[in-house]
Amino acid sequence: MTKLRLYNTLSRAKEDFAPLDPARVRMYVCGPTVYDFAHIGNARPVIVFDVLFRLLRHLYGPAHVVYVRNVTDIDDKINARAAEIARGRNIDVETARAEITEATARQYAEDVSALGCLAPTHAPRATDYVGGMVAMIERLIAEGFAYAAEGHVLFEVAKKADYGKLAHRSVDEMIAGARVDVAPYKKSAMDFVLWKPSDDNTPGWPSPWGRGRPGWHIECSAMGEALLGETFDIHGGGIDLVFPHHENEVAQSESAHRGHALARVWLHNGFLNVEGEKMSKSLGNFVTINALLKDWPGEVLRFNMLRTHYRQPMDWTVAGMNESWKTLERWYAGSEPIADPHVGAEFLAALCDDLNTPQAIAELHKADDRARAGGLGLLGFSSVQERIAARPAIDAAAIADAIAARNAARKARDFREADRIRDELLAKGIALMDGPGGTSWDVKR
RNA sequence: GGCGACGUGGCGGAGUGGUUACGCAGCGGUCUGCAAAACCGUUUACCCCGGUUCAAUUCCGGGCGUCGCCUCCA
Repeated sequence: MTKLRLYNTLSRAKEDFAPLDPARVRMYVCGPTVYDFAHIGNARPVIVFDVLFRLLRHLYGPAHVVYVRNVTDIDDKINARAAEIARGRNIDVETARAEITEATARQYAEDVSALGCLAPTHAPRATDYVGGMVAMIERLIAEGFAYAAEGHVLFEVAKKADYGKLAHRSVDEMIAGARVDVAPYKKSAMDFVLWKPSDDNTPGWPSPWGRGRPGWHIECSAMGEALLGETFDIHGGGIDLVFPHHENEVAQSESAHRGHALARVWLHNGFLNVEGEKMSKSLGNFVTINALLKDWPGEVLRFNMLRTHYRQPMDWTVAGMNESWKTLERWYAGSEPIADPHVGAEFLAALCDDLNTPQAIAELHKADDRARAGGLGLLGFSSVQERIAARPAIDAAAIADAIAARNAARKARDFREADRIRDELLAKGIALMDGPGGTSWDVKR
């Protein structure tokens, strides 16, 4: 079996991947906060880790990989929107919160599925695990890692000697560089919230510290523990989550689990820009997956994403999308169904080298039809067979008639009429190709 | 201010201590009424300055530039 190597943020090096239990390879990826449409930047980790999920399934067997991608449905951005809606429609905030998160989560699942991503094994919602979060916080207090103050519960960073090991920074330098005001109830500037109080206009849950809501980081610790156990194999997410989110997850989980590691390998994908600029609502270049899917097939978006290595910064451009579409078109167009696709050794080796998808795609360019079909399948692209079957219904007989009429005109050297017929078909999205063996046609974008 | 990443030919984008990445575009050709497609061939590269080395785009040091995190943004 080809050996999988992954770049571990913890060690800052590529390491041989060896799961704790090959019969149950476990991966956790931070999922969406469901308050708005997911954007193109959100799509990157989803696609990247879907490829890893598929690769792990290929290497260890589909039944032996467990993939958890959570849904964050407790969040102050959600709360702000819920409060707004609750006021406008005169309903209570909890109802509004449930509505927003439900609708957004459904939309997210649809969008991501259109990108060719498999559903994760589990997609837990934070609201279903508040009990586990409270229990973990209680454990942290009992063990002396956390303290309650003014309705809040805080994690005391000073009690975790190796705090900062994931982000590779020391507590001292972080305090020195801190630019935020320190809340008065904190013992130290670096202490972070595990639980905070909710007022009447904010969703909340009962707890030993009064009605309140969990901090951001604790949800992943609790859900990971519930679904994957104390220690699992892979934890992934965007590079911007390394600090503070993942660092704090590590602190909480390890402290609650007698020092046992949370995850053995930490993977982080690089940031994505749009046409050379950081995506932001103020710049007006905020691109949602949903909007893109109206103009482009999801597979093109997926392919475009995989042309850049996942750890590299990526620039998303329309020019790149066109190039991606062109490549996929050529690979799909005119191909006969492949009866026995297989995954090439060089292709697999590239993928196993820290998910080097650009190299893997280069191998597909060199490959024959069988290896290309196999490789595309492993990367999560529909097979050529499916692609052909999924073509929109086209009146092939009418096209054949038109081709016959055009060829008659060509034979009569009435090229004006021949070109008119060709243009007419092109306007309907049908491109003609005159080859040595006659005229063939294909669907153009 | 602190920490970190990146800088490859017209564009996208891998990789390597010495030997073609790959794709797109361009150019030439085959084919063709013309086109398109396809196929064949082909030009352009490793941010700057030092150092190590027989040899550096690849290792080390410095500089410059772009970007990210430190602000619950993937």
